[in-house]
Amino acid sequence: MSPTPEPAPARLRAIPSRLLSGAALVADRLVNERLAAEGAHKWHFAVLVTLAEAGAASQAELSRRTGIYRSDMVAVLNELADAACVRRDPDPADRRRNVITLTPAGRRRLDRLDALIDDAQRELLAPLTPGEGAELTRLLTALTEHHRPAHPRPDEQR
Amino acid sequence: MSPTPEPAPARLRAIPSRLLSGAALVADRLVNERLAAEGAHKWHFAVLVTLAEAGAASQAELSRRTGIYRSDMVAVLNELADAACVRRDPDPADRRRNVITLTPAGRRRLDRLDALIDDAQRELLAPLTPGEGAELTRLLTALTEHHRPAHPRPDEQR
DNA sequence: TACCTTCATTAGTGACACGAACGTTCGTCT
DNA sequence: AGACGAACGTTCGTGTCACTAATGAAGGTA
Repeated sequence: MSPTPEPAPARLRAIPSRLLSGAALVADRLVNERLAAEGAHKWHFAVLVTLAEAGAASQAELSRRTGIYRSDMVAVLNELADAACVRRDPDPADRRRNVITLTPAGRRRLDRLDALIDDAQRELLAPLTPGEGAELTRLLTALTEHHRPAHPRPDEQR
Repeated sequence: MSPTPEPAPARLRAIPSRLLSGAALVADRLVNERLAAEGAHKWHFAVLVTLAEAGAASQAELSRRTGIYRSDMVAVLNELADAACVRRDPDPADRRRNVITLTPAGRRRLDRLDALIDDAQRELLAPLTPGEGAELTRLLTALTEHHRPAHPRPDEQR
């Protein structure tokens, strides 16, 4: 016989914040495993998608759109630029800014990462029916939409 | 006029793993804010609940039930013992083990933390109807239940 | 001019999940 | 009996991640 699994008490298992943390952990693990095959990072994908969808942008704009902090964005863009997925040019209109542009190589990389991310999402939602997956997405969207500061203060990031 | 909020692109917003991470972040923040009022920690609550519901246990048992690593459990129990919420006695039946016992002071502390945790969960689920909150809990349970190693290997924790 | 803000960048912090290794004890098998 | 593997508590260390502080350069505006 297998040894007793010693399950968590019901009162712990029923706590939404704990469930969320656990689920987020599994989700991140799945995504990272997939992306590791391409030597890629969660953040790379977020930046590439944002550039593809909203066009070239400054680092601060990318930071706000992706939720990645300005400070961390630097390293992400360094790596993407080193891989020639992105060009970083000084903005002639505002010399504080860099204009980040998606390159053809970046677009190709995005396509590959997109497939990996999709795989991860499918595996993540595997135990749920498609309807349940959509419902979960809806509920999580409502939740995060509600809990977020309305008006960012001066120089505040994200 | 308020400056453009620069929203995340739709393709990013629709990704479940990203939603989960974001939601887990807010949830943890809410819980930690509440518990900070009592100078308490997330983990303290988990251990106290487990002791109250399943009775005295060894540190390894507590580790598996709460999901806290046995390395981290040491510090948690040190703090709980310093606050006299818990007694840590050598197990006469197995001299490798410590028997962790909930004290009356620990039970009182649990009651206070329980109220704080409940508050946090209510605030977390505020944007959802009670039915939606229950549904979210159900979906997250199914999700985490599915994604977890079936059979722990020798001396493996959690 | 002076002042405040924004930008990119560097460096650092704290929380957290996780792993390695050690000395000790238990159980089992020979 | 002795040998061996596994579990226990403990210490120390690692990698990731969200986040802050501070700085120099550049813009906006009174």
